[in-house]
Amino acid sequence: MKLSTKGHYGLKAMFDLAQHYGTEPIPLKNVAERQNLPEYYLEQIIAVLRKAGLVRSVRGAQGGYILAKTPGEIRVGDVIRAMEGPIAPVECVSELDPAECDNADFCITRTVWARVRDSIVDVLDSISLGDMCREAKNLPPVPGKVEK
Amino acid sequence: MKLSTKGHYGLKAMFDLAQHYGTEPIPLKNVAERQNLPEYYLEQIIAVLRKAGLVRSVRGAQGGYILAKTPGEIRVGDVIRAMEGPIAPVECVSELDPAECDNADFCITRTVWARVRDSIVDVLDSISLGDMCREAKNLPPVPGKVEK
DNA sequence: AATAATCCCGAGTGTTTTGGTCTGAATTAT
DNA sequence: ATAATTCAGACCAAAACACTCGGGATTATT
Repeated sequence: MKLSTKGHYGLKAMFDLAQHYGTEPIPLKNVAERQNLPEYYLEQIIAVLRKAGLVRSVRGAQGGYILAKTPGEIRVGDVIRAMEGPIAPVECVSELDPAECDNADFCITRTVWARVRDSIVDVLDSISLGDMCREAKNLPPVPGKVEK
Repeated sequence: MKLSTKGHYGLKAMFDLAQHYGTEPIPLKNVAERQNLPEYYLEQIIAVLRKAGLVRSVRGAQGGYILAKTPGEIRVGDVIRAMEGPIAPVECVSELDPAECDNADFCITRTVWARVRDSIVDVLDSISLGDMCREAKNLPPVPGKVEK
């Protein structure tokens, strides 16, 4: 039941972009530093996000990435689906192409997984990047880390 | 966000045993046939379940496996935890040993994953094998394939 | 025009996980 | 004794994972 780093890092990156939404394009290097992600790897990840239409890129010096929509319009689920494909704990209850269960038990197990899938989807689609930014502001000033 | 076949098959096997609870020990071969699972592989899987104390084995001819508790006392979550380890979409929100997030953002992303984890746990722990058996009985006798 | 900062694309790579198979031994009902 | 089982473990191929890297294209700045 693990997410791959793609989804994990992808969300971190999107969150970072959301926190800087409305300013200039953010170079990937900055995102990588702030979020503590391997830069070269992040390049691959952002490419997927771009192809999914979630971010726009600006090439050349002073270039970088910006969200393609407002933070409020991008749901966590959108990011995860882009990075990991349709949400599905098991193939046979995939959001899109539910691979057919071969004969056998008429899959009571399947209904279990469908419920799990739905509960995941509910959470992921109920949270936007905007929500995350808002929550970030309400966070108490973390100990061991001085603000400037 | 995928379950491995271990969890998937493991639950199918446990469900099969639940449906035969209260009779003689069920040989693995039967389970494999009914649930359409690779027999040798299933051997590995059931070994994990046994070590987790979820099934008991009876060796020798006419041997097999039986649930270690009543179907009503075994939750789906117990099976999945046995097969897949602590439930956690990402390490840093693992049910047991939450690996520490390295510095950086004070992980708003993390709170997202915690919510996902909780919603998964809620579902998995709210369903017992007994529930599944009950549901199985209410199911129409299923013809070849209907739907849509 | 030159430079430097960026994005872009795709190939390459070592490690781990997955999803099994198989052999052979131990146990036990018949 | 035989056959049906569980049990332990070795073995394996293929895929996925998590990167790394090289080289090109684009563009702001000087």
